[in-house]
Amino acid sequence: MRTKDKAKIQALIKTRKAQILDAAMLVFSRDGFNKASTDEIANVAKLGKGTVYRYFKDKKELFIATVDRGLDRLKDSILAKVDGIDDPLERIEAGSKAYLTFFGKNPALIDMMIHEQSEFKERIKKQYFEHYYGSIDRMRRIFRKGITGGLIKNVDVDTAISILTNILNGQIYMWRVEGKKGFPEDKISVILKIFFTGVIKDEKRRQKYE
Amino acid sequence: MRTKDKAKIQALIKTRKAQILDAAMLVFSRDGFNKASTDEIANVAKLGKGTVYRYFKDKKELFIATVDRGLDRLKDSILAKVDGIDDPLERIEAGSKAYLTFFGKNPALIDMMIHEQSEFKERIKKQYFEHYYGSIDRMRRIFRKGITGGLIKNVDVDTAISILTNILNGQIYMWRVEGKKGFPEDKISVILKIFFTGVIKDEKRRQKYE
DNA sequence: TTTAATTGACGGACTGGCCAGTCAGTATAA
DNA sequence: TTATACTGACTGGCCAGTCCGTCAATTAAA
Repeated sequence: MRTKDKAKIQALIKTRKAQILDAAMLVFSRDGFNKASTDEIANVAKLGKGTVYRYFKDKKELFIATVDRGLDRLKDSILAKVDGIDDPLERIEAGSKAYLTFFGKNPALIDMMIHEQSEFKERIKKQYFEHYYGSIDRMRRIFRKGITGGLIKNVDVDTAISILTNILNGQIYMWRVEGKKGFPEDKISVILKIFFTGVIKDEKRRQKYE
Repeated sequence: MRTKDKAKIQALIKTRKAQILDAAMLVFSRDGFNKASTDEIANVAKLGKGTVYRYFKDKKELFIATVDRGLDRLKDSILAKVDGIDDPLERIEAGSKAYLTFFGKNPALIDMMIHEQSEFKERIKKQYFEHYYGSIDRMRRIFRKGITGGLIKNVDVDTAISILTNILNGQIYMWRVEGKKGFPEDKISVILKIFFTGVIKDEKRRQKYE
């Protein structure tokens, strides 16, 4: 094999990693980090356990890599749907819908994230907000553009962003708990109606909070 | 001992359970269900491991009891703050604030709930929505009252409730991740401003979503 | 009242099972 | 023949739950 076919070697590594990550996603999302066994992951991947440890240093690294691959796909998927939309409100709408749609198609990632929260507090502490989705800055820009353009109220941008993502995460989580009926994106219109315009109808009362 | 001192026996049971639950809260919230060892819980409680198993069937039952005690206290705490407030909007405001304040004082419960999500999917599936906080019905009534009274828009009540609780849960979670700076209830005014009146400023755009 | 018997709370050493990670040996491809 | 991808039996450590001995408190007997 020598120095010969570097491309082939890279291709093999890629195949094996993908094979293992697919299996890991299945087993980890179902059983959680602790109860999942590397033996089963190896079996599902149709590889020996030693091979798994050839491509991933330990169980923790494998878990993290599994989550990361999911989040990368999420980010790509949203960017693709949002690309080219300039109007802030429309972009928020499209992004939110893409977010829900992605999880509707990839429910295992929901469980992975729940398990990650429970097991890897420290990692999340360091990475979540600035780096996790690699999207915070982009969202800040959208919101600021909306504010300077007079579309959006002059609220604290980070809080507004966190509120929107919390609503979306919560909806995804509830969709999972309730047995994955329908599609999570079905509720997008109610969600955005509330996030964009609030629940209060009465004008006088509304002004008290504006 | 005979039929004599039933009260004393009950008192002992109560003391021991409280002792164990306090220790369990500390250890479980810090280490999660799997990594926490019953040996350490026993040590922290200053009891032998055998004694822990005298009062709780197994590790799982102990964990659940720990969460349940926390949730009962949460419910009591909110009800006390909300009692006597008739106006729906004011009641939502007071309840939301009480919710955040409680977790600000009891951050260990946040971690317990995160670990519970990760470990006991089935329990949550069955209990969360109708029974978990024992509060869903109460909240439904408040929102319906607001709608019939013309204060609140005629949105789907359950979705509106889930959005509000998701926002609050998310804020608590972020407060934890960000290192518990300040108090989680500090952001209550921005949260309610958005939940009550939305983020859109521009009237024309607003009408598109109403 | 004193002493003996009984009860049951308590402790913690022990066991059986599980599993992450290793490593010596095998298969395969160059 | 050689290099390396692969395998899975094995090991060492961990820990939930058990179980029996201990001891303090209570009751019965003397």
